[in-house]
Amino acid sequence: MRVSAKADYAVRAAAELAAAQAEEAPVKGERLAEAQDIPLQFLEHILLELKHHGIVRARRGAKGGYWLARPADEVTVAEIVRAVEGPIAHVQSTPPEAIEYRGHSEHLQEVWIAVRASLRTVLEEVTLADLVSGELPSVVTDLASSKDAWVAR
Amino acid sequence: MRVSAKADYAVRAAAELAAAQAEEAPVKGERLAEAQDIPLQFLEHILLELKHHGIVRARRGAKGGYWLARPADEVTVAEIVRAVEGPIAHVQSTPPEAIEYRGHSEHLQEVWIAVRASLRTVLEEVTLADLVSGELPSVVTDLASSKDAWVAR
DNA sequence: GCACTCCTGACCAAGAAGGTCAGGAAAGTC
DNA sequence: GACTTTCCTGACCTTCTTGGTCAGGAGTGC
Repeated sequence: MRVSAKADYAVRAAAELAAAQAEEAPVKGERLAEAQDIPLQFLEHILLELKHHGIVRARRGAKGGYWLARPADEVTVAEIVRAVEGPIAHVQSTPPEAIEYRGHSEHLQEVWIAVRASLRTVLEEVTLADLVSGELPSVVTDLASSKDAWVAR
Repeated sequence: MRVSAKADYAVRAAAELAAAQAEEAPVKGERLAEAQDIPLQFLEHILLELKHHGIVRARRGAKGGYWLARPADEVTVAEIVRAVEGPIAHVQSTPPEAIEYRGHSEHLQEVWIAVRASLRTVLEEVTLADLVSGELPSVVTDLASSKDAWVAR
């Protein structure tokens, strides 16, 4: 139940692209790497994956760089996480709806389904535009407004 | 953002222990392993971890076995997951409240905080007693009642 | 033709995941 | 006291993932 460096990097780079969308010019990988303090070569691999998933576009050469394939308010964090980490909330590498439990753990399936659903209510809701503007959906602000949410356990 | 085999096994074994709590006698590891189809020797390591975290107790020898250290309605799924997987929803192995973002990803911290909080609303709420009885908290049934929650993306 | 930038695959070290193996140490039974 | 049972513990193992680096190839623009 952790967020990988790759997913974190991917979202951060995408946020930079979202912010640069007004510029009408591609953003170089190097600039993204510096802005977010991400190892350049590693970032290039990540951007390539995002490109393969149709989230980002790119052009080579001088004046080349990366840009979002769609408007920033049409790209969700969930999409980006899935692109680099694969499906969200799989259990033992299988989707929760496909697991069959025996004995007294029968209802565990519903719990994992609920876990996935609750992740989705957050990740599917937040777009890159939200992230850049800071105007996050109420589901996020509600959850993050509790003092309790900010303390470790 | 996945659930490991270990966490899944741990919760399932704990559910069996919860169901056996009425029996007033320890449950052998072998019986747990069979009931939930878990490799016995691997399960023993997991149960040991649960013991070290004060969730389970054990006695050796004939008539020995495992039992819950507390009533089943006082043990949450969150506790068990943490015992075997470590902290929930860490980003790059650091807790979300400790990360410092630069540039246009500043608000990503709130998103990860919300992700963790949303996981907690599910995992902290479900107890082993709920799991065994099938009477899950409304937060779970609400989330899992949507058709959408059961389809992959 | 040349500089620039992305594209791609190979590689790599460390750690985690998912186990297995072998033996030791309590607890109960005869 | 011997013996059986069951947990306890650490060592080990294989495979995969994570988080990168390296080297070169291929478009693009001037």
